[in-house]
Amino acid sequence: MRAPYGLNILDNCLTCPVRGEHLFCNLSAQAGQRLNEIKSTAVYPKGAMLFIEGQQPRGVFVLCTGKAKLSTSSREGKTIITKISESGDVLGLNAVISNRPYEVTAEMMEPGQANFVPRDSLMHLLKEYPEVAVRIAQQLSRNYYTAYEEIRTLGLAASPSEKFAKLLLSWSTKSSGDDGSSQVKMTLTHEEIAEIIGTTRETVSRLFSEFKKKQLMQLKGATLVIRSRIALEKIVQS
Amino acid sequence: MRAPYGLNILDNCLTCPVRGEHLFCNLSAQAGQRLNEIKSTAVYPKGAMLFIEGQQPRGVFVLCTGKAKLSTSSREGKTIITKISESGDVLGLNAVISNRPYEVTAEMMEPGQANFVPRDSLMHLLKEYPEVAVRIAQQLSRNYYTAYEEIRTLGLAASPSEKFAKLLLSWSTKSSGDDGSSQVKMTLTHEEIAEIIGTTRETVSRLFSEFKKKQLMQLKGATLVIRSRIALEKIVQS
DNA sequence: AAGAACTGGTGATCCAGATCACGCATCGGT
DNA sequence: ACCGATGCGTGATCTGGATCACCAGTTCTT
Repeated sequence: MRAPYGLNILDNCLTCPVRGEHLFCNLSAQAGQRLNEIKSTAVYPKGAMLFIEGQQPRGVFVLCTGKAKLSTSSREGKTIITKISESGDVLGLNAVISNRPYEVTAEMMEPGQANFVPRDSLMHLLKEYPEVAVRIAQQLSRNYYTAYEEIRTLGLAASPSEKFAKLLLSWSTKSSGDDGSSQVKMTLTHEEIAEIIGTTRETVSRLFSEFKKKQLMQLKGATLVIRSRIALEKIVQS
Repeated sequence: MRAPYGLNILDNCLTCPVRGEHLFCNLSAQAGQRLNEIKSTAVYPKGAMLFIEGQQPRGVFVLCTGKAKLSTSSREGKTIITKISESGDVLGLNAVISNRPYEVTAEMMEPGQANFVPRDSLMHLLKEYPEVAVRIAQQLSRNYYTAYEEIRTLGLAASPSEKFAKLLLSWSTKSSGDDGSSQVKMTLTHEEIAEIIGTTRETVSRLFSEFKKKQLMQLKGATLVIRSRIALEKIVQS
């Protein structure tokens, strides 16, 4: 891997970027200090694999900048994307805690930086500092809820349209706030969207046309304009 | 609720029934002692709801005897069963730890007994005894893996046949050991199986006929005889 | 004992979405 | 400027499984 990729290396991106809601935020001075000693920072190019499904867990990654997609594949090559991770997310925690193989593959979707905490060190830390253990438990249960949402989507949603609407809504919530419409930068290909909602590329293509025609959304370059959240919610209705 | 249901109340079913692999097994004397003080035991009839999807988390339940089915429903009434819990399983842990509503409904499928640990007490316990926090983290990550398996099944499995075969295999592994065939007691209705693999009752019915015809399985009363795990695995292939 | 309320089997029909098969942009490298 | 890779849009076809509609056992009620 080549080095810079036009990024500055942040000296410590464990410090809480947003509102201190991350796994390793607001720890006691001691625990924070120890964490700083055991972590290491690296920069990854687009397409880099942080870890691959089935590998023994080496440690956890805390995303500082860039996005990563988490995916699983079946033997026949069908792939589902289970999550698009963003800055602040902790990757590989489940595998590390239960010492089972990584259950997903984590691939950088754009160049970015991440902290790495080796498994052994983390396990030590967590046995030494109860606060860390509690924090990790909470993070795990949050992960679980995300997974559960996924199960609900895959298991209960009837049609691709429904799942697509749900996806659009999940995007717009992040950057909403105003009247009824909101804007999101679209960075995913139709193929990838298909892998998220469990359908085919062609169907996603048709869904885009359909939703545009129905005035539910609109595309300005790479910017997705969501017209009416209410109408989308009516489609979801699950 | 009426009282006995023809069951004897076991005085303490937190002690490890199988090989001490449960959440609260092999704790230190102190932690175990405290746990015993805060837990309470109750007997439930068939059909009893331990908790319902959406309720605020009151605490966790540890199943002692009997089975419980965990399910979620969509607004339109479609239901999926995400897990059949058995003796030793801990229910409601995720909701309690993250203090979010129960994400599933837990219903007793047969009369049984369970220990209840109130949320506050558990949270105290876990902050007081690091070992408990670690244990809980591990349990949570195990839950996560189960959920992930579910996602894989729902998202990657192509056909109902595939999912059905997968389900049969998961049943037979529990009670296998011999050459190629194994026996399981069938306690689920076709309807319930349909809700597990995400299809309709009719399709399950047809799957049974189909698999019987293909000599993959056989039904002797309520006992399911699985003929050839290998053949089933070939159907699954994911 | 006579319903009522579940459960399970099986045909007939229908349609959403997977699959196949193109053509056309756009981008990135050499 | 060229060529290959990659991403997108759209028609034509095919099919697996949902849906509907019965009937027939079974087991709860009362």
